[in-house]
Amino acid sequence: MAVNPTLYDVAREAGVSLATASRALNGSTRVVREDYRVRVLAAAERLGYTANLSAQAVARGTSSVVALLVSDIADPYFAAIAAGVTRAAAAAGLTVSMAVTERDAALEISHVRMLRGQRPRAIILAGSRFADERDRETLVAELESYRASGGSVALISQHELPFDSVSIDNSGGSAALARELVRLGYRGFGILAGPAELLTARDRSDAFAAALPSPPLAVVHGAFSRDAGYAGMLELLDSGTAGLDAVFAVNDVMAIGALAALRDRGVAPGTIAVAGFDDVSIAADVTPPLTTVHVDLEAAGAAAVALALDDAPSPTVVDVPAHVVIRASTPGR
Amino acid sequence: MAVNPTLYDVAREAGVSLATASRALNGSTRVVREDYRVRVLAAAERLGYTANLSAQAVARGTSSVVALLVSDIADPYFAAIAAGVTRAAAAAGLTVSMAVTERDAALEISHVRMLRGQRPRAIILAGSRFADERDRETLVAELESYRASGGSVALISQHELPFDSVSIDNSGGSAALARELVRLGYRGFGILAGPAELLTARDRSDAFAAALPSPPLAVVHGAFSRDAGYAGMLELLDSGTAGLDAVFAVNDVMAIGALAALRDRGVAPGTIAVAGFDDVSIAADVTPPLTTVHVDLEAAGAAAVALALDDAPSPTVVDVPAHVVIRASTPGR
DNA sequence: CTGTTAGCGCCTTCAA
DNA sequence: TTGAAGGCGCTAACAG
Repeated sequence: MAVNPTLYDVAREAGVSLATASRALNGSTRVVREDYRVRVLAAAERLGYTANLSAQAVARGTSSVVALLVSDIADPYFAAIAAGVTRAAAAAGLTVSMAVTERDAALEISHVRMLRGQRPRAIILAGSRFADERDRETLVAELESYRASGGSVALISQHELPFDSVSIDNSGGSAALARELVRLGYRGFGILAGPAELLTARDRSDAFAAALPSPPLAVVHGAFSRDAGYAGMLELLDSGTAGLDAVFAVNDVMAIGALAALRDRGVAPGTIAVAGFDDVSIAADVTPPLTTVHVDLEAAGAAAVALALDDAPSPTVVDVPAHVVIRASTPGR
Repeated sequence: MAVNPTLYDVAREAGVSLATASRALNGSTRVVREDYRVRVLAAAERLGYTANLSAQAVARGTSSVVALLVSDIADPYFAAIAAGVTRAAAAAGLTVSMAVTERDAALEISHVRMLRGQRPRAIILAGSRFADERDRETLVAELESYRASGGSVALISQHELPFDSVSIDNSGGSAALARELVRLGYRGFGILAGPAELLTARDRSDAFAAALPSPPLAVVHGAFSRDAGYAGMLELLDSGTAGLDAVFAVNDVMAIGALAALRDRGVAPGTIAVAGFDDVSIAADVTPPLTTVHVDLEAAGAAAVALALDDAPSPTVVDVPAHVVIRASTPGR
């Protein structure tokens, strides 16, 4: 069970001091004479040396990790964000450490505490939820003291908190979608609104409703998941709402569930239009291809790390545009 | 810019020694008198103390992170695995640090080196590829020396390497699928085989072909992606292969691309059957619902961390079963 | 059971 | 430019 070679081993092998080895290997401002540098590098190579990042972090007082907290990594929405975050982090020479909240506020808080222990350079939160006002305050306090201790935090789609955030244009996109559907001739709308306490869901639902010429026929709440979309659509169908001809699900995953419900109930394609939000990668490949609001989620993730790493004064928000994509799931009347 | 409180601060605040504070906060074998314990905990709470994990790692000589390396986190296959890994890691009180190889062998190697710097308790590799024999050897050497230094490695779907691995039953599942399709009356098969150098892809393709009564009509290689599935199906269509009535794509993502190609080419549904592999979550929601081979990817991810954390002698492999799921994309003749 | 005191691996003044 | 030495935050003997 050989142990990892330490910097000391490398220095000895190269016949130089610890300090010189350190300077040669992990770029410091100071310059090392070329032949020494070469010798150190060779020794490191020979020994298979890799700097112990923990030790570096302790010594430098600053680590090279960015912590990412998502609700559910198996959800394509978060997966896309994570892809953007990892890409941007890698480009910046940072390592990403990930935790999953399982959509549970308490878990979210405890994970933030855990993550703080890593003294990450930045904490990125995607999809937080605040069922409870006290939970929310606890979280904010936790994040605030993290920031006070030198870290930076970036939120995705959570612009109402006092932190940097990348704001997806939920309202604008939803309103544009509503207008577009009206233009296509739809009149009787149902909304699969998702969780009432989730800001993102509420923004989408509210903006959509507000952009309609008359109030929606029905609004049903539920989880943010495929199955909830399925159940919601069934509920809509069973409620016997008269004149229902289009349903807006506040995200694609729910919309896909809704489509499945329509199919299972034998509702003829085209009878009830369905639209989603996010333009998740499979949206174009379901049948009928899903009308939705496109958002570059990967860019949002990348933007979040950029935001966290820059040193602009803190509550700055960058906008990620959203634009309507009409596909066959809303054929027009 | 207040700095993070250290254990020393907590000890002082509580009026005890550093050692006592350490013992009270971070469970050691030693017991601390109750009133001291309470005082320390209170002080820590008051100060908002969180242990510096890096420092702990340095002092203990062992960290609490498990490193996960995937090809592409936005791919549902890897997203599901990552979900399993994070769940199992969280349950074990470990933190997961993730890196993405972008399906690039060189990047994979350099990331493994990076990750080693974190001195993780375990490294989990999903979806490695070895285009080049030398790359492969480099990787193996790197992993071997990591293991020699006390870490454990677990591979997913890569059983031919000398490490612990969770083996998805690619061959068995593919063969069963082939038999099932034959039973349904299909006779003229095409295979969208994915990358020739990817073991997983090859196993699936080969086993499927071998289980057929007569050789497949056509085998086309390409990337492991939706777009490659699309292109591959087009190629099959354009080649004018006579008698083609079923296509096996070695993963669901490709199969979905293939389905899209069929649709875009106006091939009547049911004319050419399509089957995939993995039973990714949207597989049941595309149209027609996709016949595929179900694999519990999340369980595979969880199994990988279990494997890495146990202390059984090393090259042990755990099998994850795969079973055929017939859906409407292969209606039978 | 508690406190003192070496380290853990690395970085970074500070002299030389 | 180099090396010696102190320190980062924490743990783990080791005495008391």
